[in-house]
Amino acid sequence: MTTPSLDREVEKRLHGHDVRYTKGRRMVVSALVGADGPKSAAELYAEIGPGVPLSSLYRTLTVLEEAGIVVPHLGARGLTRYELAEWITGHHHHLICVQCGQVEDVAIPQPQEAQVRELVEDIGSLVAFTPMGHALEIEGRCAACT
Amino acid sequence: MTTPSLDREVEKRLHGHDVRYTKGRRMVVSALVGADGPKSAAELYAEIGPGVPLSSLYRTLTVLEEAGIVVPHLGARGLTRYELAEWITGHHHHLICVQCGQVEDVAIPQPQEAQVRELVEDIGSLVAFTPMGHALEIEGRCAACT
DNA sequence: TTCCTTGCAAACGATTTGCATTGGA
DNA sequence: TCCAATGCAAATCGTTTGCAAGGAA
Repeated sequence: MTTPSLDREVEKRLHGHDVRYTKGRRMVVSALVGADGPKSAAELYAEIGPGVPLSSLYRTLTVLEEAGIVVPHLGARGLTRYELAEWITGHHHHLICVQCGQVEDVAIPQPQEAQVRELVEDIGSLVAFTPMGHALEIEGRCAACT
Repeated sequence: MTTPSLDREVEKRLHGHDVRYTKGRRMVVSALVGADGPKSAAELYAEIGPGVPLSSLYRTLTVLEEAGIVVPHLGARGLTRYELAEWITGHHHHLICVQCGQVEDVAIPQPQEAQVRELVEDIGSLVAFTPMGHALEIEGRCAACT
């Protein structure tokens, strides 16, 4: 589920952080590439299997986050899910099901995205705060839970 | 830090859920009224003091959430912060400091808010998802961390 | 009296870490 | 060779819960 070019880029980033792109880490990246939204360590463990124990998954996710390859997303009941950073997936937002907790990525049309970006900049200039990023989190019911 | 009218409304809601508006619960509501953003159980405990033990704080927050008086906000490292529901505070968004983790409320001008609301509706009609609410989370650096 | 509420301590679940072992450049 | 990476188990940390005591209607 990984493309060679992405793999090379990830490897380069990891090398820049003096860490190796090992088999276990490749499996995690690959699982995230195939995902349609953020995944928790437990979800990845279920998908990848016991070949990569939970503690290694957590360590891998930490390393990937430090290298800017994945980004955490905080979910209900203290669950942290990770997804590939936006330089890989492209900028997007989240649909969060209030019933089952699943999170799905959604990209919004360019003009609207520009609106949002502008809005965020405006807010930053009004208050003492320097915006660096934004996320529109939409809560509701997913197709399966309707 | 609480107004009599708010207190009465809260009491009414709690009664509707067959729970009492006790001293401990009043202290939590009062602390939240005086807050400028979501607060975690630990933060409330630090402010209110050991008069209300952590376990009671958690129970109180759960009760208040079920009664629609507070709403959870998920923060880094599995921390859940609570704030008063929007029928009390008014609709608003969050400024999240990437450095210190503090969350601050911010309201955006009505026309822009309408834009966002419309955008969310549009997305809902494009994908199989029924939007019920939205939150624009703006990450950046707060005044103290700049 | 009758439930709701509280406090304490024990239990939980997600995540982190110590340490000895393995593995890649 | 040498240091990063791994696996396991134990430890942490925020949060939840069982249970007996306290309190309001």
